Amino acid sequence: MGRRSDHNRDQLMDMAIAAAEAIVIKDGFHALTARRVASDIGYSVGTIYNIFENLDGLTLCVKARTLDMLYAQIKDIPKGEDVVADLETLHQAYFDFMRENPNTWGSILERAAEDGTPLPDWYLEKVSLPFSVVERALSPLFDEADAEERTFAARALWGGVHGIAILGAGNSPEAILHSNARDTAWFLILTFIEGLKRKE
Amino acid sequence: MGRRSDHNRDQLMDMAIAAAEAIVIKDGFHALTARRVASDIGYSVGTIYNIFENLDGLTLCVKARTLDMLYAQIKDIPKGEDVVADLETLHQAYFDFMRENPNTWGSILERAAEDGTPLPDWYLEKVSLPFSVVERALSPLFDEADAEERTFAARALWGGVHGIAILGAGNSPEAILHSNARDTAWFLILTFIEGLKRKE
DNA sequence: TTGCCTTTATGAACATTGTTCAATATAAAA
DNA sequence: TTTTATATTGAACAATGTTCATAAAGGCAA
Repeated sequence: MGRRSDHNRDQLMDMAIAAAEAIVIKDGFHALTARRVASDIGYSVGTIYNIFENLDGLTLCVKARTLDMLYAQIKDIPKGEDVVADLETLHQAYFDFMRENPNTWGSILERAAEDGTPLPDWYLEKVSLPFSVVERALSPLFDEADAEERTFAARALWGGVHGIAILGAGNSPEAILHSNARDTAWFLILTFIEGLKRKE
Repeated sequence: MGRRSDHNRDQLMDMAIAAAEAIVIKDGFHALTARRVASDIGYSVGTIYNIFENLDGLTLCVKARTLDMLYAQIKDIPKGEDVVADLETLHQAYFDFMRENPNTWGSILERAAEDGTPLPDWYLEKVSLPFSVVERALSPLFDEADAEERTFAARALWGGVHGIAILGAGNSPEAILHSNARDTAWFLILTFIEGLKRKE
């Protein structure tokens, strides 16, 4: 078959990403194959490679969508008055998101692929957005002049929360019962805030 | 060919794991294939499947070896007197290990495989060992009676450090320059300890 | 409408993967 | 020596990512 007028390039791209996301949500990243995406959108394998350079390109778009969703769910949370209250809501939203998106979640902050290809800048910017939200929640604790330390603190705190979340996801049910990741992260947050206050 | 008397089952297993580890160290996990391991130890593909149930089994053994190495390098660090000094050495050792083992490191605490198979208990125990070292380093800050909270704190702190390390590994060189993971983790540690002290 | 050119979808083809299993060669036992 | 048990093999299978010559379809000019 040759050129169709069914969809233009952008539509095709959206369809492919949507189909890929649906596959990952349902069956996980390991189920994401070029042929399945192609068949789900009613095109052939080759078409996927007309749209994306390779499968990793499509995978990255799915991860980006997950980051977008996470950001959308937390961006308006900080009210800028009570730091602990804002962080509690953020913490809750983060773990809710994790529970509701078990297959897409864990991938978003994963380290770069081991084949050496670095993550593109547009993706790293999306990674940084949730951190800016945390930074806003922390802002009452910092002077205007200490913007750099505020960024640092947000990075430390939320990178930390993410690490605990990863750890919890890898554990067996019994281990989770014994030491729940959600509670552990909350403990980290509270203690970290105490530490920040003490330093002032 | 039939039964050889070259190596017994245990030797074969050791050889396979050693070969697999060498491959991962040199070229990363994505280069680890059953055929390559087999050829490196002078046996055929099928033999790998006589020793391990599948490739994941071999992969897990390589990860386990990495955990063993990490544990060996940190287990004697805590002197039990100065908490901050012990944690500084641990922090240093952790990031040194990360730098010296770029291909093996990141995998060790990764969440369970998405196909649903949980990590086996013997592996989870190895995961928990480094945490027990941190727990020992934190012990001067806790009463004997607060063992549970001490475990909790170690988990929160070291899970957090790991999350920051992952975050740093995913970043582009410029981003790392701008906000170094090592320094960020150290900031988390110091602030967390301050928080712990304040709570007392 | 007709003919030509450009674009794009196609799917067979290739190399490689994890995994299986009947065949076979060898060691141990009788 | 013969028999039995078992370790090793490697061809075979299904599935993967990726490529690319082929062919179909749209646009355009005459």
